[in-house]
Amino acid sequence: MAATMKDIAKRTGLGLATISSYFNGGNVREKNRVKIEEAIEELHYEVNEVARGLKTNATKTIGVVIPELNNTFCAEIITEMEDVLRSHGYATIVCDCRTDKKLERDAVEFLSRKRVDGIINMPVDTEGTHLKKFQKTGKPIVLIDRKIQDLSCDSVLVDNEKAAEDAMRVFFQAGHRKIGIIGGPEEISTAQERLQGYRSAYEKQNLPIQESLIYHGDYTIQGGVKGLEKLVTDNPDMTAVFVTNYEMTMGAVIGVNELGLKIPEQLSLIGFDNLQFARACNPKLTIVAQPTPGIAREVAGIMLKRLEEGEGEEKERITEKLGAEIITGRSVRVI
Amino acid sequence: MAATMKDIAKRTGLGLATISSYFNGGNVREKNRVKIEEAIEELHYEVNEVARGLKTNATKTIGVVIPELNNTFCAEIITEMEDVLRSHGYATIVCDCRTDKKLERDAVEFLSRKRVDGIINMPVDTEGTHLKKFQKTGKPIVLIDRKIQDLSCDSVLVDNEKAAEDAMRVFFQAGHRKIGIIGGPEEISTAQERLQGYRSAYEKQNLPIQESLIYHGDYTIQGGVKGLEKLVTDNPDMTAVFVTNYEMTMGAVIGVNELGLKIPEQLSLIGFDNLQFARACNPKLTIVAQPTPGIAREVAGIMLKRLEEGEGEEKERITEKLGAEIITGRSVRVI
DNA sequence: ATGAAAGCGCTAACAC
DNA sequence: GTGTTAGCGCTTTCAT
Repeated sequence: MAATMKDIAKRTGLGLATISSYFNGGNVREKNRVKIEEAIEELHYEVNEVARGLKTNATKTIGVVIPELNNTFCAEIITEMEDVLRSHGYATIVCDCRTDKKLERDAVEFLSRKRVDGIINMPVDTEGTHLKKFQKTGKPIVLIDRKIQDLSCDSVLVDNEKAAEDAMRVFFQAGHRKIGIIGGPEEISTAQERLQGYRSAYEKQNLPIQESLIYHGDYTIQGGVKGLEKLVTDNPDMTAVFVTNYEMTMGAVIGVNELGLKIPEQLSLIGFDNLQFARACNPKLTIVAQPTPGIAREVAGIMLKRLEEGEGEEKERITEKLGAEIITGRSVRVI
Repeated sequence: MAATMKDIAKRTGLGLATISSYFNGGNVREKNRVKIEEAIEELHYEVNEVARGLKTNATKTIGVVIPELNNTFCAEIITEMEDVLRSHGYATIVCDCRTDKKLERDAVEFLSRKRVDGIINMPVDTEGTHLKKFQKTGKPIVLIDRKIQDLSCDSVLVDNEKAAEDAMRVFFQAGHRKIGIIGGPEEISTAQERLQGYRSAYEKQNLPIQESLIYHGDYTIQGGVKGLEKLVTDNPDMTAVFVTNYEMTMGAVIGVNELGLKIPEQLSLIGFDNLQFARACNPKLTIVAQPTPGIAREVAGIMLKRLEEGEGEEKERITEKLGAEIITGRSVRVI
């Protein structure tokens, strides 16, 4: 069995309180501090965080629930967040719910039983019912990327509508008029906003929107492949396509290759996220790049802030909105 | 405050032992079972896993330490493992150590204080010193992908030497003789094995190995870019390059694009991992594909096995070795 | 089948 | 500054 504080107390002849005080930054006589440190060394003592957690009612652990770890956007955010949180002494338990509402609900309950100190979530269930119960504990919840209307909590978002409008402007300025879009799942707020940006851009040009140019994808690679094939088939006069997340961008590029189309001669393309992938395409892809590390740091920062202010009075909810950036490649032909 | 078992006991008039027994699958009179369930419902009771963990000395949590979450190979493995483990009631705490030995050691200590029931690790420190102390607890350790010589624990590996030889054979059969390799960090066992496969392949052809064709990369995208540039510059007569992990493969493709080279006319390429990326390349890349989901399931399976057999007598150590597969694209020119 | 009580390893209030 | 002690929420003998 692992050594306990009691063992150290016995070994040094000191009381439990002194040992505890030593570990919690209290004042301990120099002589005793040395004795304690010797005992720690010899007994290979390590604080038992489980016992500490039971006593202090804080586990120093944050739960993170995301739709797919296997999605670059999510993975990048988690890497960065985990870094920040761990450097402040917090562990993160990541639950990948496979874009499944049932699993998402299970994950939150699971984390709740584990008594995590807070939950960070990129929600699949747009109603937020899965979080209602946890919220009653008074522990902080921070939402990433997708807002939930009737859930009062902090969130860090991206200005998706503007990002999409910006991308569309690039196409219009290059002379394109028949532009397709591979959108995301209709119930996801980011997808709605990006599609809204597409529509707004057309409206600002006083051009009619053609519904056959709109494809509703599912944010997966395979969805991107299918979307591209369908748009090309249905719209012989289409000259450009805007793809609204990374996985579907990769899928669209696969589709283009497998159909044997030339970018940008036969089809212009603007993708989403992952600058490195954009560079690996030939010609280099023009993309909308989200401020992933910024989102992650913002989320972690808000969580840490909430954690240290405690479950005090009802605080003002924070809704941070970050801007995306267009990174220009050579995948848009000037007509 | 959250409800406790005591509250349920009071509410139902039953004893603590009965409630506990109810939660642990014991026999409870039908009448009481109903009462308990009503109380749970009304009090919104949820088991406190922290308290349970203190008592049972098992946290139902597995620690995972990897070099980079932001690396597809790692991310895919974790997604899959987490799935299996969680379906067996285990949480996973993932620590990304940023390919840093110091951080890796910190991560293991951190997990040890958190009293995780076992550790899964893709090691950066090839000596394994970071695991020595944890191993003394008698809790299971499973290594992924990289073996550590003097650490007696289970590991799941890939037959890297054979994988590399297979890739080289494709080149030789297509008539290539001057083949470059973008290898990994010299101290990492997978990198050594892949390089060994490269050397063996040359030896079997009775051809001399040219050291200028060997580049030691660092398994990053940027490393791949630099490697490709250097190999091309140093070896005007080189006709093919073998890249030994996914990130560097992407980097090599970026390098090829930025140098304006044509694949496979001017340079043949065989990459590593990520079939989807290979499909997104034009022409489609030939790659060595590791059995990622297989590795993940194997690792999770071994961990669960160790967990349930307990800290019994010294068990036979398992070393699983899985095979990789060549997926043929059109990036290798036949000379 | 159920109740009473001890104790897992720690923190914190209190006394000295 | 240090010791004593109660108790966090649970599981687990041991009686009954």
